[in-house]
Amino acid sequence: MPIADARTKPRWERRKDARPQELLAAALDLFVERGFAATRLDEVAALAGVSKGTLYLYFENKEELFKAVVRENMVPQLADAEELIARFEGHTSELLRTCIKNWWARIGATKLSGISKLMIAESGNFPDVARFYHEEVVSRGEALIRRIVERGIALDEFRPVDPVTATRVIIAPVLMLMMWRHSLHYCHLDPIEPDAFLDCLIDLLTRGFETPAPSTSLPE
Amino acid sequence: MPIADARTKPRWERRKDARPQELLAAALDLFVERGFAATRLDEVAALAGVSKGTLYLYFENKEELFKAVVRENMVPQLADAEELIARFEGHTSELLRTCIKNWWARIGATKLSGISKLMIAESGNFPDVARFYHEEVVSRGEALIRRIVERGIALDEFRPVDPVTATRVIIAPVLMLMMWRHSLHYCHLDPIEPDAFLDCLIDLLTRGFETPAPSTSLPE
Amino acid sequence: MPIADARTKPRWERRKDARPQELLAAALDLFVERGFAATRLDEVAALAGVSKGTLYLYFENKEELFKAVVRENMVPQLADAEELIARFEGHTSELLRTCIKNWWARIGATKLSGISKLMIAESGNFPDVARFYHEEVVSRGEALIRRIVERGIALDEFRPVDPVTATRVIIAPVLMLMMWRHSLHYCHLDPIEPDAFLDCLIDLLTRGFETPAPSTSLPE
Amino acid sequence: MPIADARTKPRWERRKDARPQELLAAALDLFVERGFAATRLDEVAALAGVSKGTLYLYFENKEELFKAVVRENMVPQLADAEELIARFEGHTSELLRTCIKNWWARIGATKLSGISKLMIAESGNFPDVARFYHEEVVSRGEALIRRIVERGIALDEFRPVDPVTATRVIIAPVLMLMMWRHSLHYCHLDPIEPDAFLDCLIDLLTRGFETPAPSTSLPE
DNA sequence: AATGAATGAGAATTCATTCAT
DNA sequence: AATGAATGAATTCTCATTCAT
Repeated sequence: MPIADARTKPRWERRKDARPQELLAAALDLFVERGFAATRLDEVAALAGVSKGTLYLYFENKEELFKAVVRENMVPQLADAEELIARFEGHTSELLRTCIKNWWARIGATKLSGISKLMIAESGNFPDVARFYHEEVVSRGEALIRRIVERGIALDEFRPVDPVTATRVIIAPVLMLMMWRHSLHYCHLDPIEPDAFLDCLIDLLTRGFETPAPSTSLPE
Repeated sequence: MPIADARTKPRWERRKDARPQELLAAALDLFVERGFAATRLDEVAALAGVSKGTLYLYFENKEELFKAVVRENMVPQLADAEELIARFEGHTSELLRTCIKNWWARIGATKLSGISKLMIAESGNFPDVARFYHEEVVSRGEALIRRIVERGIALDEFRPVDPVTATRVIIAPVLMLMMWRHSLHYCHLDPIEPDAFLDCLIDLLTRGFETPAPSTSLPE
Repeated sequence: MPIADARTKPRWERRKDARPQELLAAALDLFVERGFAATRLDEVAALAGVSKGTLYLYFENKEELFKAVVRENMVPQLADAEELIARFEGHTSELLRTCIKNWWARIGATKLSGISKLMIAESGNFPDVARFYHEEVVSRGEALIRRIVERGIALDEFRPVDPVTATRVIIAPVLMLMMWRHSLHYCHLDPIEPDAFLDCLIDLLTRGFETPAPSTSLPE
Repeated sequence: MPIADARTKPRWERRKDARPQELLAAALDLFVERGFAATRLDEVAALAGVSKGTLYLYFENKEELFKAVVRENMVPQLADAEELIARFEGHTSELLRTCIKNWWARIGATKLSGISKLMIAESGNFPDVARFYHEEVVSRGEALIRRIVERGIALDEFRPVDPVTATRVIIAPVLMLMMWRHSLHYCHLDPIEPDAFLDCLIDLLTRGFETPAPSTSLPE
């Protein structure tokens, strides 16, 4: 665990504006890796290159830091996706592929994916944060995908399926892929290739949702 | 100090053998709900109906308890599945369906599903347990499913896909469903129905893997 | 500050019943001498001959310990005094003398006098304890003395004075004497002699409250 | 960075000299209300309207601030009283009344009364300040009152009493009245009226010290 | 085997003090 | 002179672990 003591700087440095972000980034890393309880604030501070006390200038206590980590890293991406869906023209399979790929590029492949792991691991300990997360992220995210499924069905590009359930079946493997990224023990032998995984998934979804070729019965 | 041969004890006192199991069960519940660090041994003992000291008669320390929890709850189911696959006759889609359903019935729907969440959450803190878990469970589990996929391809019942990747795409949603069971915040509105989820998933996999209908080219 | 490490005992000793009292006694000493904030729980524990952690088996936190110290040491003495007043027969001056002497013997001269100093010093920091103390001790104590004054007036043994104010004038010097006992810096030269102080006070009160000799002016 | 000669500053900026006084006043308020340890320098600075750092321009550290608070608020009044006593002509009871009333008007009713409470509360933590305070204030104050008592006895206006003890009996209730002013919890119902208290006290002292009417035995 | 009082190392949190600006 | 961000020593509080009974 290399603690970045990148300081040949003066004993301290005045940079009130950058600090919170640096601390949040450090906290995200450690919370994701170790969980809430096992993360020591000393380490967060050290990783951010400040002293323990400094942390308390910006966050009232450990729990507030945790909440801030969740809060700060969540919202922005959803709006873009919502817009994309609204504007998209083309086959719904294509839309689904684009969305999944975007999701991965913008969240799954970044540190933000850690938040998901964090919420799965800690939701039992922080019911209010969990509720908040569910409302602001999970619900909106599900609605997003559900709209795609509904569009597919409406345009007769997808078989008629239960959109709520189908949505979750779509989401689950992507989420799981995000979680795996933070379960390092998997890296041995045969590491998971996100792109291969997603291509396979998308392929599966495309075929699985496509309307049965009507031509088969036509010839007669 | 009454000297008592254990075999002469009345029935209600022969808890000796049951104790470790009760403790492991209690520990599983709490570790899954709260994580390793946030679980207090007081509570584990209380939930098992014994005193804190008693715990140390059976487990050297907290970490050993954790390892025991993982160890005790993993192995047994895999052998059955391995045998099922070896013996199965019929369409591979049917085999896949059976296996997934069994998996859910025997693991996903039980407390054992908590182990998966636990390993995802704590693998960073217990690399050796993670490695052990990976070897004993993950690898064997993946191999199991992979054999099905390979069988499907070999029998020309499945499209030719990369078995390793396809395996993970199959596993991921089931695992995620297991995790969700332990993230209570989901329970609001619209709870996830495991059976509907799995049926939808199996349907998708069946269609997604099925060999392209050769009939389409027949008419000529 | 000799910390009584009177332990040639085993590493610890099981005596659940005595512990709270020992801890309260130690806490009283230190709170009185240093005040709430300046008292360290380590020291309280050390003075009671136990470890820091043991304190928390009996008191939830520092503030609860403080409250317990105040609560435990106050109430019992008042009941006795109330009864004495009710039964007393004789001149009210004599009753007043007896009460003051008793007060000193049972409280002023003991460790309990420290509570008064404590409440004066800390009432600003613990409004709720202050309120509690006021209701349970101050009010009852004032009522006690006031009843004496009223009796004196009723029996024409005391001049008619405002009982409420007179009561406080009686109480104040005794309280102050109690406070001085805990302001060690006074001990230099000329230490205060509680008995001489109280005798002088009682003498003063006796003469000051006595009904003016009516005979002097009558003869003419 | 505008370079400004302090002497060219507009009137409202020449706070330089006032600063220490403002800080001392703020510190007095908080030390009295909360005690030394529970007073945070942040709050002192905030109450004085400056930043924490500024405090250190005027006082080396918290303890020096405390000492300065005590030092600055003690001395001045005693000289006047000493002179008053030297010059006074009239009955000693009158002198005593005047002195007590002055004492209250000039000290008891002002913030200075807080110093007494502070010294009672903190003398254990600051033995040297206590000694200093004792020598400069307590001793001189006692001497002052003692001189009155001695004058009364010498002029045959007071009964012969032990002047040292009598002095303390006089002082104690006034001091206690000062302390009560800073123990807010008393304010409920029935607040103490300083003037009524002092009148009652003075009345008591006057009668209590007066020489027994020699006339009683004269009638013949 | 079981208990639970006692321990003490370790983590969170506070706040007097410093010092670059 | 004034500021206030940064520091870290000191203190409260927690909880895994021990061990006499």
